[in-house]
Amino acid sequence: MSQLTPDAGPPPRRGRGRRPADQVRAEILAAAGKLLLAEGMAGFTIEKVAAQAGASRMTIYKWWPSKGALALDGYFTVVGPTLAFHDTGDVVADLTSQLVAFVHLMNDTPAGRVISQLIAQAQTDPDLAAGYRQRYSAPRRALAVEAINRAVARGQLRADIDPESVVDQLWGACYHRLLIPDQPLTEEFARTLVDNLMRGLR
Amino acid sequence: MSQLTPDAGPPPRRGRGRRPADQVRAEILAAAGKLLLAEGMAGFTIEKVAAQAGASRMTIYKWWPSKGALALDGYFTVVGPTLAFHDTGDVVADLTSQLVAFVHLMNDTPAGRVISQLIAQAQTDPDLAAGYRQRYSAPRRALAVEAINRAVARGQLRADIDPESVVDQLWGACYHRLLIPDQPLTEEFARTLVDNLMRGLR
DNA sequence: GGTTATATGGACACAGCGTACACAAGAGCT
DNA sequence: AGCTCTTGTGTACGCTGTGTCCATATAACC
Repeated sequence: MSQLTPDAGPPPRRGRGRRPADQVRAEILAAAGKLLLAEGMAGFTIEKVAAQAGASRMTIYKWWPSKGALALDGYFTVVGPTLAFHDTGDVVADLTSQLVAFVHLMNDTPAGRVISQLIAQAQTDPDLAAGYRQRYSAPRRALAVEAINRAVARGQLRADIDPESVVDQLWGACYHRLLIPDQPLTEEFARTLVDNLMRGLR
Repeated sequence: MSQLTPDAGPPPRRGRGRRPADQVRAEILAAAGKLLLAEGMAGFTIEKVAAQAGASRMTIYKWWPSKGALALDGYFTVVGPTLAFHDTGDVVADLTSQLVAFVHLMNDTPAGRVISQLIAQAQTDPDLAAGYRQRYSAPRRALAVEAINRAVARGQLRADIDPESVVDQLWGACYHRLLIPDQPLTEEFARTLVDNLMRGLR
């Protein structure tokens, strides 16, 4: 059950009584993550998670306050935080590589679909919104802001810039193309974003 | 109970047979828009729309393929396109005023909530996604791109910039703060966005 | 006028949520 | 060991909303 193999044999049906709490919890989270990656938020239902984990719905309701909370927990148990900002001393290189990696994550892995649907769900689920900000977006923002501040300290960027706004103009622009795909989200786009800001438009 | 706004009297309950198609259609759209603004996508259900419009669900199912399509139509009948890009000859002023107006629309009217929830719904509703892009985001993008191109023609901006990417760095950044409110979406933020791009970060 | 198109009320099955209750079996204590 | 507490399990219920089907009544068209 701990494996992610595609077959993923449904856990053998147990009898009635109690099973070790940690084991059940782990199986539920694994099932939630797997289901999320496989079907996205659309097909993500408490009933399916319970069925795939071989657990009862009651158990899930007892531990997670909302569907969103379960989805978020499930996502992190499968994907993990995946943070870390390389610092080579060159802001442009660091921002670009980080942004390009982000674009690839969104385009070439199921993470993109899941993230966009988590954000979608968060629009009507305050619990999920809070959890998402606290556990995902805020830490990532903080890392980017730190990197920018280091560059300011090194004199590579103006001292009077607002780092937060820069984050929105880099990652926010990518999220925009992820969520409203009028235009494609490409590696070239990511590089252009950094270039636009660095050189200015004039 | 039956409604929140004093005007637009509750459609008097009709008898059984047929009513003028246009009239019913108009009442459904009005009810859909009103409900959307009042409760957001969360409380937006076919049943409620039908009840408020004094129509039957069957009628709605016959005319609109999905809930998203109805919501989009309802939104436009109430809000309207609201486009138009002033062209004063000064790019900075034009982009800034347009962006500031957008921020106010998102913050100070119900439109912000509705838009964010329409985008959310579009993540799992391909029909709605297509409609949203076609009828809302694409036209607005086009106007902004035109404005930027005019500025390039005037020599106010570099000729080798990618206008589309600029749009994402201005409006996309705002959408980012709208959808993932780690940081506030303020008028000052809007001005900073333009400034960052114009002056460059160095 | 007669005919056709279509809006209506009502019914149905179905899915998913959220809750309640009684029971069984692990966990931990004495 | 025995005992109790905790907690997962099966099952059942009511609720909301969806999507589809009728038969009927009436406007719109010829």
